[in-house]
Amino acid sequence: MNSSGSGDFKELQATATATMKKGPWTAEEDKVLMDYVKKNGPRDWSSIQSNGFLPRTGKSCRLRWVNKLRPNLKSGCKFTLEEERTVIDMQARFGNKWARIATFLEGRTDNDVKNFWSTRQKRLAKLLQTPLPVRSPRKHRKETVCSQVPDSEDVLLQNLNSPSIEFIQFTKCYVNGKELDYI
DNA sequence: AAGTGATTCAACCGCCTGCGC
DNA sequence: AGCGCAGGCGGTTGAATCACT
Repeated sequence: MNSSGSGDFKELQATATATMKKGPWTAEEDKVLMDYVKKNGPRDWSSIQSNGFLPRTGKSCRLRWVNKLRPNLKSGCKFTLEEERTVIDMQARFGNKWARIATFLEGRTDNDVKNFWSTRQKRLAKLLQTPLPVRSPRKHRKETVCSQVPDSEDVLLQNLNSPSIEFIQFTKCYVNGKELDYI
């Protein structure tokens, strides 16, 4: 038994944390959050929870706003060649400072940049691991492309100094714009 | 058409930092 | 000066989606 006031408070806090909702956001929740930000601005995130607007932590609210609800976001939009160049350049300059890198990209979040980078890293690792693979491209993915974007894997590869990488880069075979194989 | 593996991305976790008391 | 809290950030995970066989 804890008879101290501070103990009670901690218990309450623990209970509140335990009842916090997690997982995907609903349209309803998004609306509540949007309304809150409209009225109060994007700040005091923890008061969203403490005032009973949403059963979400302040952190969760902030993340949702920053990554999905903020105006002018290019969500669902493939990175353009220019954006990819910027990410590669900035990553070389600053390291994995995604939030910082994201400030150079209009409408992109640190999460976008982070996801983009890790996807590229995986793909690159696979490329290097598997010399001269027969690789069928993924066509027609549900990308909502902002502008005509070529496969810019080359851009990433250009930033590495391995001769084998250059070899891979220049031995892609395209027929009618479709990447078929490595020669 | 169904099964399987690859890929994407939303969201969580844990650590760090800054600020107020 | 030290403590506690909130916010920010990077790393990671897992569900959803997609392409291929």
